[in-house]
Amino acid sequence: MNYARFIRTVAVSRSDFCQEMLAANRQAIKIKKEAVAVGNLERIFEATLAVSNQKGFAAMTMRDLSKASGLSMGALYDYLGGKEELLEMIQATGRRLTGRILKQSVASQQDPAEQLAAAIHAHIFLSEAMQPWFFFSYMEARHLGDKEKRLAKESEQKTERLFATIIRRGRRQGVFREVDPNLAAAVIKAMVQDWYLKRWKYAKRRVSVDRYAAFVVDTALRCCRGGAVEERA
Amino acid sequence: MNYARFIRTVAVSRSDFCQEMLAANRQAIKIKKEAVAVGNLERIFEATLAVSNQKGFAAMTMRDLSKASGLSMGALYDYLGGKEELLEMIQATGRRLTGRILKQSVASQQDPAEQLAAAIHAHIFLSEAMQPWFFFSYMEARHLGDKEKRLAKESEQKTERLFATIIRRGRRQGVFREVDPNLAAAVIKAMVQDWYLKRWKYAKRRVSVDRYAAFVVDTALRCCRGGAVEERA
DNA sequence: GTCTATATACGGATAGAC
DNA sequence: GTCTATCCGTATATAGAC
Repeated sequence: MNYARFIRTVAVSRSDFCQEMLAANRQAIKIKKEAVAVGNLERIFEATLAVSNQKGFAAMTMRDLSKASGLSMGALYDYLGGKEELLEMIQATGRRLTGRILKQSVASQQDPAEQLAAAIHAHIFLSEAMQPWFFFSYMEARHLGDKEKRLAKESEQKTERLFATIIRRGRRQGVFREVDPNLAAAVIKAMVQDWYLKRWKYAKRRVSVDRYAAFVVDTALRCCRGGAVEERA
Repeated sequence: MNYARFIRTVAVSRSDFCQEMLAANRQAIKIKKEAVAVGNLERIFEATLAVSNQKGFAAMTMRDLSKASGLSMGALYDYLGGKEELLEMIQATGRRLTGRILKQSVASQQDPAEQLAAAIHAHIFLSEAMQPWFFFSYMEARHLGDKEKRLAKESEQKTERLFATIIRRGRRQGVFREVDPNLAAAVIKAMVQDWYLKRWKYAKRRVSVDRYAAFVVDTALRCCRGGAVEERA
């Protein structure tokens, strides 16, 4: 799997995101016309991530958001109940969208090594397609209410458990060595997350997402099975 | 090297930190008596990290800080020029302190594999000893002014260059395989950073800092040299 | 050296015109 | 549907008593 192929199989554009967001919050958003609502939600969404990812959500004022989105203060409040609700709306929508896509991406392989590679690829490629949201979600999780915070944690743990489950199966089948599945899963997740946390660094060094993903898969397999693993892409 | 031994060789207590902080800001801090100043700086320092690491620095109000530190609003301003300056004071002090200690910790080994292990150990152990500061520094770097932000970035890059340099030397000596030194350094740093970014997770799973460091060293060496590396602790 | 009380400004949210 | 003008709470920072 490479990024170009992956991106053709999923619907994760800004427009997809905002359609999902509108549908889930139909009653709270005062604007009737579907097209107008989605269009302006896109501007709000993009502005929120742009400003927040630079200075932090807490430091972003509604006036900042008004200026960056091109909508007036009054208009903003026809689209969102308040700053808090904006945060939760974006987080919840992203969680649903990414959860659904990861589910459909991982099911195909049989061999544990292939499964592990597929899971790593899916996570890195998805975080590439939705990098601003992933970064936002990681950095702003602290500002959520208790319930939302719990959901965000669970969603993260699911990723890690997926890696650990694959590794455990590989061990049982004798394909992997006697590695600690939880620790291995933890460091693999750390490597996967680095792609969206330090994206500027990789962009500056001209590391493509395909090359990064291949490197992480290689390192993960070297961690999980003994001996050389030169045959992997 | 293990954590217990490491911690005996370095001076990184809260008191050490605040002495350093006072010395570097002697003119800006209005309190004359050394002992009083350091004592209250400790309370301010601890309160700042505690509140910020829970809700974020931007969301922490000076009233929060006043309550958490036990000092009145008025007294706070005898110790710091303002919220912004407090942030920069803490960041700059931490940067100096960690920079100095890392420098003194890495110089000893000769063999590239041993050097890499030493560098990983030093970074993980230091981040364990000063976890709240490392977490704070990572999460709040965005809120710094341009000059401070640049210094923080440089300090991070230095770590990564250190790893890459060791790996390059190992390649030249034929101890390591033809691995990309920059990518390898990047994922090693990601694993190292995970220790202070997800510390609660590891605490809950009862993973000790020694076990985590050993696992990262093992994975890093599996990444850098071909074949099995079972002989390492 | 530390406190209380307060000046001043800024941010979130809304009312009502267009 | 969107805008401008404004209310009101809260935040930073300081003045001056003790």
